[in-house]
Amino acid sequence: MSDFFNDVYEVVMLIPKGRVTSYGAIAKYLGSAQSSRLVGYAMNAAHTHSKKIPAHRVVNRNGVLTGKHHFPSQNYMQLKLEKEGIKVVKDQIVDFKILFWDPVKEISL
DNA sequence: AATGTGACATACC
DNA sequence: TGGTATGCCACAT
Repeated sequence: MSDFFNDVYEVVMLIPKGRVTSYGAIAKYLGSAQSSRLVGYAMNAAHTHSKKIPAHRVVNRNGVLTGKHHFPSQNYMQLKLEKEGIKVVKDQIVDFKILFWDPVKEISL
């Protein structure tokens, strides 16, 4: 349970449906705000794990679906988000800051 | 053990 | 406004 990746996956799986978060927020929650890249890296390795990681709910700080190229289909990410009620235009989440789910504020107890 | 890597974030030209 | 450069650090090879 001391795996950095495992923590990332756990947080990502805790993201409420219809909400999104950023790599940096997760990194910050894990105590490694400067390791936001590791979060993305974790997502990259997510498929190597057996767990289901809703990586489509994780975007960069701009609310842009930067990692959509890593999904089975480039449309998969946006499609999945829209299916949850999230509007995506030009690969960018609409009202991102409203839909933004900050684990630090939501989980941190 | 050492080097390379990256789905970010920030700073600078 | 946008492309380039650098920091960052755990994982992969």
